[in-house]
Formats: sequence, C-alpha cells, structure tokens
Amino acid sequence: MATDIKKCIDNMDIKSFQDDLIGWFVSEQRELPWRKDQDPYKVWVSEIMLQQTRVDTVIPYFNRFLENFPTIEALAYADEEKVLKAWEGLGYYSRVRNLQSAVKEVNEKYSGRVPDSPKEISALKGVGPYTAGAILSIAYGKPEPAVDGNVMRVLSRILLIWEDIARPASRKIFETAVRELISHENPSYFNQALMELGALICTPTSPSCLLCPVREHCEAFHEGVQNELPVKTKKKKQKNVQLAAGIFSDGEGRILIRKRPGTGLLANLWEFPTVELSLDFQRQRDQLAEHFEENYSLAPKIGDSIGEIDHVFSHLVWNIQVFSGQITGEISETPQLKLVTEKEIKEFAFPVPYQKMLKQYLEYKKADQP
DNA sequence: GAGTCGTGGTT
DNA sequence: TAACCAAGACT
Repeated sequence: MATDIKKCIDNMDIKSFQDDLIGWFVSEQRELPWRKDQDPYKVWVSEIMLQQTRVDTVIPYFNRFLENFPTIEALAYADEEKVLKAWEGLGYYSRVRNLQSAVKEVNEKYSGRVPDSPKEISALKGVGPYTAGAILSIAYGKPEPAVDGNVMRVLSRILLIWEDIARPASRKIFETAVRELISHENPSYFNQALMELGALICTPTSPSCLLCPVREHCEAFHEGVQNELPVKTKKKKQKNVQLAAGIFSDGEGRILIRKRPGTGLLANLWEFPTVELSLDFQRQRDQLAEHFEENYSLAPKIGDSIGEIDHVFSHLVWNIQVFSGQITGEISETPQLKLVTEKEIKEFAFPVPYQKMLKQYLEYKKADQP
C-alpha cells in the first residue's frame, strides 16, 4: 500500500471510526427484504441481483425470486426457462445462469450448505472478489473486505486515495485498506455501513458531508476536495448497430419466436427473428427475407413496418426496424424455434427491446383489425 | 487490461 | 439530452 495511505490510516482513530460508522448504520439503515435474516442463500441471491443494479429495481425481483425458488434445493432443481423468466428485465442474464450453476454445485458438493471459506466460495461461478467478501461477512461474520463502487468512492474520500477507480487493479488497494479498518466485532455491519453510506450520504455528486457520521475522520472533507474524488476515467462511447426484426404470424395467429444462442448478448433469451443489417438500410425487407430463406427455408410475406425500437446497452446501441408479416408454408418447430399464441408467449423470457416490440405489435394489430 | 454483458434512473 | 451511473464478473 502506498505510504501516504498507510500514514493516513495510522493517523486515524480506527475504533472511533468503526463506532461512528456502525452506530450510524444501526439507526439509519434501510429496511430491505434481504436484511430480515442472514440466510446465506438469500444474501447470495441479493448480492448477485445487486451487481450493477439499483436497490429499488432489485426489491420486487428479489421477493418474486424467493417465492419461486425459496431454497438452494428449489433453485437447483428448477426449470431453466422459469429461472430465466424470473430474471426477465433485470439484465446481465449470465448472472442467473451462473447462479443456478453454482447453486447446483453447492447442493451436490456441499450438501446444500454455502461454503464459508474464501477459497471455496470464490470458486463458485459468478462469485467474484466483491460477492465472496459480501457473503462471508454478512452471512458468516468473517472479517473479509467487500469492495464495490460505493466502498471505493467512500474510502477514496476518507483516505484521500487518488488512484483511478476505473482500473481493475485499484480494487486491491481498497481491499488492503479495508483489512486495516474493518471491525472484527461486526464485519457484517462494517461492510454494509460503508456501502449504505455511499448510497445515502457519500454519493457520487454533491455528497451530504454535513450529515455524514464519519466526516471527522474524512481527509477529503478536511481538505475540501470531496467533489474531486474519486478519480474515475470515462468509458468509451457505444457502437451503433442496425437491425431488422420480423414479427410473423401463421394462419392461426400464432407468432414465430426463436431462442438466442447460449453465449453472448442476451444469451438463451427469446426473440423475434432478427438480422443485423449490413449498412444497406434501403434493403431491410430483402435482408430480412434472405435471412429467413437461408436459415429456415421460409418465405414469409413481409408486410408493414410497425415501427422502430432504439435500445441502449452498456457497449452498443441497437436501432431495430420492426416488420410484421405472414407465414404461409409449413414450419418445423424445434427447441429453438416455436410458434406460440399470444397467451403462451407470456411464459417465455424476452429482453426488454423485444417486450417493447411485442407491445407495439399488439397495438398495431388491434388498430389494424378492430 | 480492455472488452463484453442490461436496464432504468439521474444529472 | 447525452452522459453518467448502480452492492461486478468473466473472457
């Protein structure tokens, strides 16, 4: 650790810092569904859901997920389609695939008990350095660091750490600092309090220093540089991708859907057949038709353009032209290609852009055929 | 280390 | 409004 950070910690009254921080958490913490007990499974599920996701977004998903899959065993034996459906709309879908995979491993290898050693828990799929520390401290009371974005922001201010927190290597500096600072009497509350402070007081912009329970311990506050920290370099802009999608129905009004590949973007979710357009926007219908001919030997009658969907991902932007159409020929359904009714379609997990597309289609159909 | 992987809220 | 952001992990 850099000598100036070490010096900063040496000059701090650590016991007083812990007491102020934990005391604040005891009285000011939010009531959250995953804080009702310390069931390692519930802590685990909540931590996976909370990765890069806001608390308010997670709450309803967490409650529903635990109603559907109350225990390790329930999730281990659950139908993968139903698990994905429960995650629909939460994003970062590999999280739930890894979670179920890891839960199966815990069920078999550890008799359904979540391991409590750093080595074993870190070996589980989807459990990285942060999640391992969070589960170990919150569920098992182990004094392990759980360094997320909140913790890096809070500690960068308290300890005046000028490292770029966008660099993956920076996390270790903060883990070292937490090992020096963490309360061994209550590691769970210490870690949670750092994150709660980051969420409620020590916010990215305009932190509420006058309400902060540990401002007396904060170097950035003393120096008046809390708005200059943390240092975080910007990310690059997303790339634009042009797509055409077809919502095609057969003679009985059933809609053609297909399952996306098991890896990559939106893996294993369902979609309406979609093609990436090769920068020839005038031939959208042709490219869509060619795609169907080549992949399914189908020649759908492509009808009206229903509309346009713009969807922003972390690293790219989709612009989708949506077409309706009719399927005339015989269609051989496979596990990846299905014809479903408007009622049945509710059982399949769709990414948000396709949910919007379906809504547009149903409104279009209602308006077209009163 | 840099790119991949969602979505919705905030500034 | 475009950029930024939110309890990261994996390749």
